[in-house]
Amino acid sequence: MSDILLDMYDLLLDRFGLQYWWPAETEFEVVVGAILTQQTRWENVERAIINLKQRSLLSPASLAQVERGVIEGCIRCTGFYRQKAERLQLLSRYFSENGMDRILGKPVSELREELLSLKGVGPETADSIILYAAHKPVFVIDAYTTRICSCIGIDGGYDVLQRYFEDLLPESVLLYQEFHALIVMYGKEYCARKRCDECIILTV
DNA sequence: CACCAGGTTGACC
DNA sequence: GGTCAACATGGT
Repeated sequence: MSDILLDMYDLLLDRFGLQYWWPAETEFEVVVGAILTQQTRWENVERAIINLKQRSLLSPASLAQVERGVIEGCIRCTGFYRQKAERLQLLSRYFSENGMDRILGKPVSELREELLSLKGVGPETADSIILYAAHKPVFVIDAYTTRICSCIGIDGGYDVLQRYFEDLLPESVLLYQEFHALIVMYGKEYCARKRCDECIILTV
């Protein structure tokens, strides 16, 4: 019973295989993607990333100084493009002024607090950056995780669910990365548009 | 045409 | 403390 999470992980891994998230060439690209993917399909994020790359804007320094409207044009396809452009730029200035490597190298608790103080960076975005850009072990909770947990009788807010996963799982960056990715893969296929009747998690 | 997407914020009880 | 509209484009 206490192995419910590992059983779930094995099931998902068997069904979807290793995901090797986060797809990105640089750590800053992970950070940008983390903002852009908020409430947005990843395919649209990829298009925006390509747009930014083509204009050589995928670095803290360049994003920090470019005209806001240029960013908006590149990321329009991700929705919420005006506030995302502003938040990307504020974040870029912060990274550019303080040094991205130095920031990402800080201890988890300190890093998380700093990220959360940035406009547009909430718990999931902060933890995604910590897990996939800083490569430190924090479990990312997203809407699918909350839904799936609720389905199997585990209710709680972000912090409660995060503690639940981190307490029951061995502390491993790779495990946390793959598990979160698998949950999203599963959620996209089975949780969206009331397909709960086909749930394979409940058979665990 | 309605509903959803790898959330976060600020306003208002 | 918790709840909720607003943010906006693109896919199904």
